[in-house]
Amino acid sequence: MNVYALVHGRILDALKTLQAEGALPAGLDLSSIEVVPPRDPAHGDLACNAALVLAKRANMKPRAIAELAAGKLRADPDLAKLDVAGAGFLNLTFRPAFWQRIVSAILQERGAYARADIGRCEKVDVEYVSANPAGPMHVGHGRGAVFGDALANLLAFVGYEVTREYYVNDAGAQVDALARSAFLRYREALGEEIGEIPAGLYPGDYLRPVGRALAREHGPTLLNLPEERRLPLLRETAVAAMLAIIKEDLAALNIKHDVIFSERSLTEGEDEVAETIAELRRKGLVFQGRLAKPKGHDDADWEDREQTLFRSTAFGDDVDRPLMKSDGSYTYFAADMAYHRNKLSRGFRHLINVFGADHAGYLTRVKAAVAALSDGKADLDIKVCQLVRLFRAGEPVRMSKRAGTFVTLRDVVDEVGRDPVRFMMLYRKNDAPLDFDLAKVVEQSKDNPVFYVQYAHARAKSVFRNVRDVFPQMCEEAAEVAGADLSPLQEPGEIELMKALAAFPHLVEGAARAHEPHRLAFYLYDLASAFHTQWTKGNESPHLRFIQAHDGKLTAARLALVRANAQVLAAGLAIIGVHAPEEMR
RNA sequence: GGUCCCGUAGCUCAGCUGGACUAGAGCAUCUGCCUUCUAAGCAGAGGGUCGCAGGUUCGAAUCCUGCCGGGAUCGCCA
Repeated sequence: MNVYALVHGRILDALKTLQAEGALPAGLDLSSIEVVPPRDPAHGDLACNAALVLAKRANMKPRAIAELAAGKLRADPDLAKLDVAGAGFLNLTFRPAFWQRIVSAILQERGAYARADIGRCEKVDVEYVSANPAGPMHVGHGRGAVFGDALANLLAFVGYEVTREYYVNDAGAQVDALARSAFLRYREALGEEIGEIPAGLYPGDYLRPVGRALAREHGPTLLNLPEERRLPLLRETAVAAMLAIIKEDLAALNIKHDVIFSERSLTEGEDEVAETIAELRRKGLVFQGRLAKPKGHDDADWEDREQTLFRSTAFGDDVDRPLMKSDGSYTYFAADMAYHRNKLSRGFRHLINVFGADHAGYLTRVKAAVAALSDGKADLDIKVCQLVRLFRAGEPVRMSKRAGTFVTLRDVVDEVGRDPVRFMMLYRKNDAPLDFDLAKVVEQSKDNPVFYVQYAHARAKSVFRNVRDVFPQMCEEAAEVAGADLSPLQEPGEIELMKALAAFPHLVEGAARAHEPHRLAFYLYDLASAFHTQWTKGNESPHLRFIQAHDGKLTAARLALVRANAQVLAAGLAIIGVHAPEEMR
């Protein structure tokens, strides 16, 4: 049950009645009428802008429309108060019984509460992480990983058929560098003194096990192989090993993709990149041309030459993009176009890519590619996650690959745990930079939002542990609780809590439409706050405690509220992938 | 130089994609609340010309334009 949708419907009905009676013009566009909680509580529980939106379309004064609508709505028995305020806002205040029914609905619907069907089972592909298989993931990757995973959860929750996808860049020069680095480690494992790892190769220790494995399996035979025969084998071994590390890193965050898509597979067998270029050529979007030398940074290697270009400027890009390198191989972008064409061929019309900040400049051309390849029939949303800066108790964590002080994602997860990492990565809008403090996120205090939210859930659960001594029959699953008469819930703090619970479906829907899972984290913080507030009031005023030993009816009603609260906290935490603990001691 | 992102209280950030004369949280500062359903919490106070200047609108932190400041990126890396 979604209160906002419910009230929205009632207001639309009132407006339609007015139209039928001739008080309002027929054929009015009733879209963009919104029901929202007003910022100022003095403006009631919910406010509606219908009169302001319709004024111009109906050629009437907003207040006149508002008064007409109010006349119809006043008969609503759920309303305690209905004001026409300001320029023509409808301010609605509801009776407690209205909010109490929401609590009943939450308990009945259980895990289905706030689920929606805005996805209508349509397929959506969420591509996230897509880190190069060149080593362990860093913290920045982790942000994209958590963001993408939570977004995928959220979209699944509102009725999309979600595919979680990882694009492995297992082609190109970087992979060759990885293979050569692994070869050095192989020689090292055979007892050779390899000295310093040359610049351009990967110096990390994580390649040592790869070298040892190669030595175990092949002995010295690889040494005498010509490089063109050795390299493919090294590539495959090294990429597989790196991918295994990355998958473990992701598993530590409870992240698992449905599809791991290999860039190399695009050109093995059928050359999908060539097919893609051919298709775009048929559409007149590929041509031979020259590019201007980029300004603003020195590029000594620049050579002016004719090359194969994709006409991305036809789709709002500021320059056309090359498809072939000077050595005749495909550019990364050409392969990526083929990859997106592949997604389209698998039936996806909704695509979402999660990028790191360093790919921000790449965004327009990918959108251009998808527009060109789908003839504008698919939508692509690209979410850019900004950088993560690591801190420890307020001090920046200095990192250097060379000095071996590089902190990986896995280091962080191992140190502070999965839940704090997941929560904090979402406790900031994706396009804002994020400061992650290793000390703060494990702190058990109200200054740590992860703890604060989890603690609210644990507290709710503790109420049910405590009630056993007084009303043994009122366990969490008991019919006495689920079916309790909720009319005793009249306290202002209780009403506030009920309103906060009622806001959840609207919040979920908005977050899903905007592709902004961070809203969940902020909502959960607010809900936890409403609960802690009511809890502490019980310390000062014993009659506000949830458990009232001499009043079973009141206790049952309050327990129903506590249970609904725990249920919504758990549901929200589940979407962002954070554990909802039973207790925290 | 081009493009993209950001610029809201001393600090860190929300602001539901245009709404109400007093723009919200948290931290920090100051003042209160433990014979306790876990005070691992709660209540209150002070603090902001929403970077600047225009424009659109009944109405702008939110949309448009131009500046200023910070970051990312700019064929042959991925």
